[in-house]
Amino acid sequence: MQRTVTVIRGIKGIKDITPEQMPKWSVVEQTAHALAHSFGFHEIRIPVFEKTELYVHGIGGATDIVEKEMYTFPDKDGTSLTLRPEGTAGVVRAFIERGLKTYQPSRKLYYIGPMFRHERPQAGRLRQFHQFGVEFVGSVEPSADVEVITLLWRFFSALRLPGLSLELNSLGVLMDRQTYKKDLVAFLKTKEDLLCENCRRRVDANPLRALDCKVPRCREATTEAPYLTDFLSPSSKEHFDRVLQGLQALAIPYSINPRLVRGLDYYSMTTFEVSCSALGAQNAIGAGGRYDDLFETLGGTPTPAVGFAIGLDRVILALPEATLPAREPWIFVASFGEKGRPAGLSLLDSLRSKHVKADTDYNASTLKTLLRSADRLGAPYVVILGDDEVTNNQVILRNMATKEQENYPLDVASSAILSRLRFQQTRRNIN
RNA sequence: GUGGGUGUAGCUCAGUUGGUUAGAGCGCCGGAUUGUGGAUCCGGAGGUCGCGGGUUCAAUUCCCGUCACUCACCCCA
Repeated sequence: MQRTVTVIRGIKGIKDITPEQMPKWSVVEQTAHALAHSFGFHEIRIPVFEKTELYVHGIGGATDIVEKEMYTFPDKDGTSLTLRPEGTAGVVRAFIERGLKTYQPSRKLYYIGPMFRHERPQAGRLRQFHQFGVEFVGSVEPSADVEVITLLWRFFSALRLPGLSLELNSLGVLMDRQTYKKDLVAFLKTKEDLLCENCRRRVDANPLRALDCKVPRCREATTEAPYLTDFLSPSSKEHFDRVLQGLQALAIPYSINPRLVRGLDYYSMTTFEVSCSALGAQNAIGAGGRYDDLFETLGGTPTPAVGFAIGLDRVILALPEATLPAREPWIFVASFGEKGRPAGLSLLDSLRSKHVKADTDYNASTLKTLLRSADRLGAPYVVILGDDEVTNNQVILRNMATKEQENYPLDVASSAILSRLRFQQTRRNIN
């Protein structure tokens, strides 16, 4: 018989998170939840797909994301739908749809979930990736910017990520950018023959991006380009200064990068990005900024807001082993024989009902194979329960590391084991 | 979308100027040890050499194509 069915593989750039990787994800997600809560943010779960127009209008039609990276498909009735490439547009849509006023307590929202972009995969870049993002809605105060950036920074600190740096810039308000753009374009035109092909196109399409180009010759050509920060209106400038002061007061280290330009159209005023030197080329690990015009763009009443998004897959890549918590103790039940087996099954159930993690291996039937299973599963304790034990109304509790064994009466075994584990636990905590 | 690298056992990789039954380590299964795991020793199973075509008496090896994985560019988290 020849096997003709081909194995169905997963989709390119879309990965499983295996049980081995889950402890890291749990730590990261729990940290996100706990920290967001402590800052007064409320979780929101928005759909993973929306009408395509939401992203086109929200993110900007000329951005790479909208132009070539979206998973877009027609619904049965022809409506164009898109898997969300980022979270902010969806949150803002939900916010507007529900009405800001009746949504009072949740002016500070956060989300965790998968995003989708059709890019060529590489280290730290997937087609389905995961973001933790927050949106602080309804405040123009620089303190709101500071709070969001603080949360961003504290999140990475809590996870002890190495090699972090925070960069800030201010894009000013639309007016500032318009006057600046004129100057910048004029400057770029004088250097046009020095720029790369890409940047030459950018001069007209999106001149700000030319400053962000990584081609060395372009960097050189634009070293004397006018700085956007010099074109900020007095109020924009003051806002930025107060953000910087706020960060200094909280001892959050940053540097100002006048070339920092975000890839989404909706940003204004403060923008920021955290990169991690422990990663490869894709080292932007979290970024965000203010987007005071987005609500209006999406048909809502003008509402200021500031937020960030963190790439959790990249966080996982940079996460040091030391951040993982100690494993909880648990019991492997090694029961065998005609009488031992059923006694073991009820002991398993009894332990579990007392919230003691307990497991066994139904495929192993001899003490030898059971112990080997326990060893492979990394069980710290094994309960040995054979026919002899049942006859004598006892169980053996074996410490796998020390090989010490203790006997307990079978009929009270689960509670005896529970208190034994508690004793071990508290002793460990004291030490 | 563009470029580079790599596809040989479950995993990490060797592989002879192209030549008979393609190897190692780790892992897995069994035994030494029929109520005590890890260690040691002994034995065993497991491979369309990514796929398709070409050159050749002969291809894992050379050529072409293709697919997959991967890194980088672009861009982004």
